[in-house]
Amino acid sequence: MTDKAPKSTETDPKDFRPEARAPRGFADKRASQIAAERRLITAVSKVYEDFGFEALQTSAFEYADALGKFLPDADRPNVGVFAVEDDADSEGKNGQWMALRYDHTAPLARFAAQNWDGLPKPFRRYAFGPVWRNEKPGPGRLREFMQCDADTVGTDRPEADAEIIALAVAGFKAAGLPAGSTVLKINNRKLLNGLLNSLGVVDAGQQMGVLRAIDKLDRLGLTGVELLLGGGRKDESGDFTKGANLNDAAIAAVLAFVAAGNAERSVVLDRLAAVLANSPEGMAGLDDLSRIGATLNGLGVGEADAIFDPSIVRGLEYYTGAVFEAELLLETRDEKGELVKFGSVGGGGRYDDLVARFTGEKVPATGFSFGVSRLAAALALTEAGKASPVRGPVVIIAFSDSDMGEYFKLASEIRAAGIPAEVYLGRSGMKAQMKYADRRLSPAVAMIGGDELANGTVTIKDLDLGREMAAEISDNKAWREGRPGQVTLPRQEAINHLKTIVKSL
RNA sequence: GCCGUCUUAGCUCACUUGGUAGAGCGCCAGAUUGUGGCUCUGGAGGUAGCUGGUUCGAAACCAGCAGACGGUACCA
Repeated sequence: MTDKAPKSTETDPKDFRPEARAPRGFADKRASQIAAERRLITAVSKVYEDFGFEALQTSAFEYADALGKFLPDADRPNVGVFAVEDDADSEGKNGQWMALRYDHTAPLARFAAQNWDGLPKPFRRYAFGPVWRNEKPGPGRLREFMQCDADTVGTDRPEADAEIIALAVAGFKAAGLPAGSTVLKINNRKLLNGLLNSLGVVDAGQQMGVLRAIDKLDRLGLTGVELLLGGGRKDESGDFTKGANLNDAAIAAVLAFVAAGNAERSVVLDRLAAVLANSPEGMAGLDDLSRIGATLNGLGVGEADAIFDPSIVRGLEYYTGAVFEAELLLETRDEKGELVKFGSVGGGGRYDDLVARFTGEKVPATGFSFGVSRLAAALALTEAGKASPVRGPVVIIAFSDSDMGEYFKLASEIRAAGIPAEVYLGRSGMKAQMKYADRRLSPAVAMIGGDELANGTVTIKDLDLGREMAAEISDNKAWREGRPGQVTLPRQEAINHLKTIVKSL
């Protein structure tokens, strides 16, 4: 391959400099963001455990066939998921495709099917961790994000759905969201399926079209949905979206169905009963819904927290009954003051066929997924959630190479007192070291210079106090020599002083 | 995926219709040999997204590609 030699020095490998950037759709997280997500996960996990769900962690990768219908095919192995082909075997046969999980539900179905005989039933577990989707990223929409799920596998009782809803509501409260900032919207797939079947709309493609149209209600309004149910709709950019091609009577019925929401749960049930009178399947769904309502009443879940909304669709084809969607109502604005719409911060529903894909045995299941990353991002934009910055350690100033041992000894003593501490490990002078501590948002700096060493003392500078005092000093010399917030104390007293500084944070 | 807009320093953006780049902020240093802020002074940092074309000459004009943003579709 000598003809493939580099054409010039610019293609010489040793001159190649990769551009330092995160992959598209992936984001780095700094300490304060990690802390915010951890707080959410801890709070929500606690709620899940209080309700009796046990923790479960499964692998990031699953065999593609276990992930369901989104498995890659030969032509497009990566659409939707991040997939790799496992090593080929010794006979050179193709390896199996594996893909990163795109949610926690499909791995749960696999786990439940694999371990079914040994599990207590119904099996109730929660899981949290990153999931990955290989699709176009956007603001608030990354290709790697955190979810926290709870599911009940092995019961078809609507009460299980109601409990999952109550769990979600309690989870949002535990996450520190003010009352009224989220609402759980509940629907049931059987309602619309029943309605469509009773209207003679039985074509699968047509039914999907109806779901897609209804899903756009919040954005396009009733008139937009009407167009999409019929012939189709042309948007402002001139792009034409094909409609579901229903006849006028069917369109009217679907619109009446969709418009039945926006009222108390019991009122919505009454309205739906009128629309669905001709449909046995619809009435069955309605019965499920009313039992969910009764259980929610028993659990004390109010109308402000959970409502029935026939326009909720959820794209997932695997949902077979109840579906839930958590909508964030908080008004969030970005740094520029622009309104940011976060929309859905969680969702779920009943999927009665997922485990059966593996075992052939019908195992009903229901669950909810909490959108940790998106919720953390939303909270960060609210006053209450303004990321409290992560404070750094006490920084011990390194004056001279020969005394490093003494600095590390002090660091150990401070840590033993329960306070994070570190010795400055760079090679810069004192000024830079102070600046370093300032940037780390350290509560204090500890100094053992020649004077302190001779006297067995430590000098502690309270950086917050110093900052406050600095506001009134404009002369730099006065500021420096005044040493605001600084005291020199015998060693043990100095550590006690650090304790009081840290305690007041 | 489709349509549109955009891409100049780490960030936010300029550069009077083609004559090889500037500001603010940030960063580093000094004023201040053991003191973070303020102020002043200085400095580093750019093959103008990439590739090709037009031109004596391109950040600017044209084409392709990549990326970002907005809309739309899809969304487990």
